[in-house]
This record gives sequence, structure tokens and C-alpha cells, in this order.
Amino acid sequence: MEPVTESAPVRPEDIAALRRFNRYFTRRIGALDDHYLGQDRPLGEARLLFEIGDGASLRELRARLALDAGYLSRMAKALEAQGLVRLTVPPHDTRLRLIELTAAGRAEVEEQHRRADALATGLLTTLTAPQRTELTHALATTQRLLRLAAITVAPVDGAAEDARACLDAYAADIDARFPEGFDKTDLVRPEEVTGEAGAFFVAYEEGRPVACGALRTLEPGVGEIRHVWVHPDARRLGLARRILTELELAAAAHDFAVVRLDTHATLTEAQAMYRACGYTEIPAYVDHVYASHWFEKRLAGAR
Amino acid sequence: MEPVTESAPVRPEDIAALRRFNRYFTRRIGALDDHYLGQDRPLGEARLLFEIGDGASLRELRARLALDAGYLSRMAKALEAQGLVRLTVPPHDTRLRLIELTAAGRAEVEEQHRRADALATGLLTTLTAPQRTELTHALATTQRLLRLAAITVAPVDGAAEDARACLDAYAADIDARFPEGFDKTDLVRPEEVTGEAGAFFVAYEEGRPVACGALRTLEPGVGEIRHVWVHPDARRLGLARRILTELELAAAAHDFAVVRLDTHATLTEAQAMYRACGYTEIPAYVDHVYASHWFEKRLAGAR
DNA sequence: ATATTTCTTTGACTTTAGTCAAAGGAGTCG
DNA sequence: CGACTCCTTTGACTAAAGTCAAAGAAATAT
Repeated sequence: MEPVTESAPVRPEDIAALRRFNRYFTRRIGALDDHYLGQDRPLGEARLLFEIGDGASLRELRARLALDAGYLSRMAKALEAQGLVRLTVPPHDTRLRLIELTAAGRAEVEEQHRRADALATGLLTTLTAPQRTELTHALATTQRLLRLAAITVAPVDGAAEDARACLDAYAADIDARFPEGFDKTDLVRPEEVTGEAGAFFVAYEEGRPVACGALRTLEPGVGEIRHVWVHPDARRLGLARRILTELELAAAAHDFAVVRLDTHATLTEAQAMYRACGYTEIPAYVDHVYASHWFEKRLAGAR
Repeated sequence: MEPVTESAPVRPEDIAALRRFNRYFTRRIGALDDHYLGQDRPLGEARLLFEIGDGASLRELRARLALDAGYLSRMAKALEAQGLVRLTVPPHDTRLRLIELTAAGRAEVEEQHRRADALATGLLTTLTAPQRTELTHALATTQRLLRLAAITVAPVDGAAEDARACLDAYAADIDARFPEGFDKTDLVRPEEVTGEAGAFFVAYEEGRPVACGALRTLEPGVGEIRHVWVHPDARRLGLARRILTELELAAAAHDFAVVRLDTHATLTEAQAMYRACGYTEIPAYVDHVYASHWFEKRLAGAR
């Protein structure tokens, strides 16, 4: 299966705007940043130092920064020789190396932060207070949409690791949020969301699953949307809506004429979203302890 | 003399927003771009190729890209050996080298453009049409404010080269725009905008003068603001307003209780700006052929 | 016309960044 | 226990990026 999203052709002016911005930004700001941040230190080392944070294993850093093992090993050694980091062997797995900042290393990172702050401050001082606020809003919007754009939604098997991870997180979320708790046996079973029976989608941001949604057969011709969940870090991006769209497309492809779903009374934003997406409230079609509102949408595109 | 702008302290949340964005953008988008753009070619060469455009001298490129002379010379030779550029000697100064793209070089640059377009398109396809529009607006706002933030306004001598360049551009602008034309002898004389008599400000973007404004003594205690001009490429950023603010601060520092200015009937945006900045329309205080509206502002901060 | 400056080229380097493969010690799984 | 996998280290490279200084040819300033 491939992604099922269909979308309008991208307008040239939007492409041009993005490219113009990209060019301006990398030339003017990004370059500055790298230059000031590194100062005396090679950029690679500076970046590594920065990424260590409160300690990490070389293995993690290698994955995160996409570095060659040998290259990283040597950089770590170089930083150790400069007294900026400490390399230790974790007792639970002596193959690994933990790397953490020494006091000197922490001072260096803080100096990096100070410089970056000074750079940002220098830029902002020339703006008036309302302009700064406007900029902050525009940056937030830009970042939100770029993040959303970089997230891909793909159909996955309900039994796949990513799917289970999302469902577990979903269950834990619900369980923590509602006094009724959440009974894990109430989750969809993999076979309910596979092939003819239904569908399961996972959204990925930089390779990590950050949202999911399930579609299963409620009765012939009627689908049920369940477990629409978004990782806390990825909320307020408009991701739930995208998952919903995918699920509806899948529902149409499964020849469902109608999809239904239920939601909890306290999730008012979710309810607002469903309404905005064309759902109408209906009487209870099923009884879950944690459900208190039921919605339905008639699908136009069923074949 | 130093810049006279006084401004509110920068709020930490604005600094944080800018840094967060910077980090996200350079990591996610900027990096991608470089990687795809270069492809088989060293990044340095790819960038150089891109910057040549419709031809340039090595001297220009050296300044623009901040490259070492030797390094650039060698890269140019490498590109020439690959048949992508042609190096010629301009007749008017045989020390210089002009570099221009050959057909093959142009094809290569176009390929770069295509790849960058494809990259941008790929990002944008996952967004809905309204989201794309929203992104484009947010990008435009961000870029406008970042540009504005990166522009510095400095007092310069009225006889300085940059000042004269701005005034010449101003005069040419007016001359082209109004049927009455513009008589250059009507420009302020350097001594009118120096020291006790007045002030002259030039705004710089990446080292180039992009706007100016003059303050001169009209009569004791009364200043006159003249020649507020913004380069066509730097309009709609809010730069005129910034120049105006600088001029008013200078006027206050010169103990002017009042500043006046005149403007042409057709410059309705300018008039709106003056009104928004606290100017009120007054009867003619002087007669320039091209003036048809006169404004005045009483300054609070005169010492 | 002479001195000074400007611009490019060349030689001789160094540093940074990165790759690849071999090797060896530690876990893990059957 | 043995095979296999994982993680790091080390050696041996290469390519890219960049620096510095000397030198030569042309323009420009005095």
C-alpha cells in the first residue's frame, strides 16, 4: 500500500516563497549562527558538544547526528583530551560508552548559548516591541506548518511495532486522563484494521511515530474511526485532522457509506474538530465507559 | 557618533522563539537543501556556480561569498576545466576576470533549480491549499521582519559617499516620478545636515545603503525633515518609519521643539505614515514645486 | 615617472570532514 | 557453548575547505 492522500497541485508562488525564504534564511541567519557558535572549535565538535546535553551514549549520538562510528569515536576522544567531556562505561552493557559534559564542557556549552542569545538579541533590538511580537507569531506559524509538512502519514499493519507503540501511548494517555481509566482489551485488534476489515495509519516525524488512527468495520457498510491519537510534542499542528482525512479516504476505499466515532465529554477541541470536518452528533451506537458523544459522517466518495 | 535608537529590552520569549526556529530550520531544511543541491559536486563549487548568475567578476564573487582569493581562483579554474564556465578579461581593466556560465553551466544551474523546486514541492504537497497559503504569508512576514531587523541605521556625514549615493537615487526617483521633475540644487547641502545644524542618516542592509533621511534647521527651534527615501528593493519593510524615528530622536537631541516636512500629493502612503506617526497637516511653510502637503509634529522629548 | 594599490595566480600548507574495513571485546539467542 | 550481532576503536585513507604569503601584471594616485 502507498499513501492515499490526494492533493491539489502545488502553486508555483508557494514554491517560490519557500525557496526565497530558504535562501535568505540560510545565507543570512544560519551561516551567522554556525560561525559564531563554533568560534575556535571545529563545527563538528561544537555540534557534538551541544548535543550531549545531560549525557548520552555514543550510540545515541551516532544515530541522532548520523555520524560515522569512527569519526564520532575520534571526536569524543578529542573532546575528552580537551577536558570537556568524560567517557564512562555503563555497567549494564560494557560495550557502550556514555559521554557527559565536565564542568568545563558545561561552561563551554553555556558560552555557546550565551553567544546564540546575544546574536538573537542583537537582531531583535532594532525591532519595535509590536514587530517582535509579530515576528514571534510568524516564526511559530512557519515552524508549525513546516513541521506538519515534514510529517508523513503511512498505512501500517496493526500489529507492527510502531502501531503498538502508538496504541500503548494512546491507552496510557486515556488511562491517565480519565477517572474511568482505560481497559487495554478495548483497543482494536490487529486483524480488525487490516485488509478488507479496516486500516491503520501512523504519522512519522523524522522517523518517529507521532500520531495514529484506526478504522475498523462496525457493521456492513459502516466504518468506525478509533484511537485517533497525537503525541504530546506534536499537538496543535493540525495532525489529527490529517489522520482523520486519511482514515476517511481509506473508509471510502473500503466502500463504507458512513463512518462513526465516539469521544469523551471533556475533549471539547476534538469535538469541535469533528464538527468542523463534517461530522454530526448522533445517539450512542455503542457503549464505552469513557465515551459520551457519538458522531457520524456520510462519505461522498464511496465507490 | 553612535546610533541613537533607544528600545525596550528584548523579551526572553522572543529570543527563545527565534532560536528555536533557527535551530529547527537549519537542522531540518537548510541541511537538506545543501545536500540535494550539491549532489556530485563539492558544495563550494555548487554555490559558486549558483552565484555567478548572468556573469560577474571574481572580485564581486569574492566579496559576496567572502572567499579567499586563492581558493576562489582555483575553484573558478576547476569549473572552467569542467566546461561549466568561461573566464574572460574585461577590456576596461585587465586585472579583473569575468566569469560567466557556458551552456553546460547554465544547464547545471537549471538542474539545481529543478532539484530545489522538487524539494520544496515535496514539502508542500502534504499541506492543504489553505495551509500552503498560510505558510507563504508567514514566510513573507518572517522574512520581512528579519530583513528589517538586520538593517542598521547610522548617522553619516552629509558629504559621505553613501549619503550622496542615496540623495542621487532620491533625486532620480523624484525626477522620474513627477512631471515637475526635480532640481538637484534643491537637495540639502552637507553643511546643513552636520553637527549643530542637522543630521543625516543612512540605513544599511548587508553593507549597502538602502535608505536615508535628512534633518536640517528650518528656523531656530524648528527642524525640517527632508529626503526620506527608501531603495525600491527595501520598500514595504517599515524602513521609512524607522528613519523617521531616528530623525525625530536627532531633532529632540538638537533641541528642536517642532519638526516639519512636506510631501507630494500622490504619495498617499507617505502621508498616511506621517499621520500615523503623530504628524498633523499644516499650511505651506515653504514653497517647493513638488510639495503639496505640509506636516508638523511637536516633539515631546526636547531637552 | 614613480610609488602605491588592486586583483589574480601559484605554491605550499593545514585543518576539517568524512569513509571504509579490520579487529576485538561484550552481549544475546538458540 | 558457540554462533551471531552489537558497539567501539584503530589504521589508513581521501576529498574538501580554507589559509598564507609571494609574485606579477595592471591600474591609480602623487
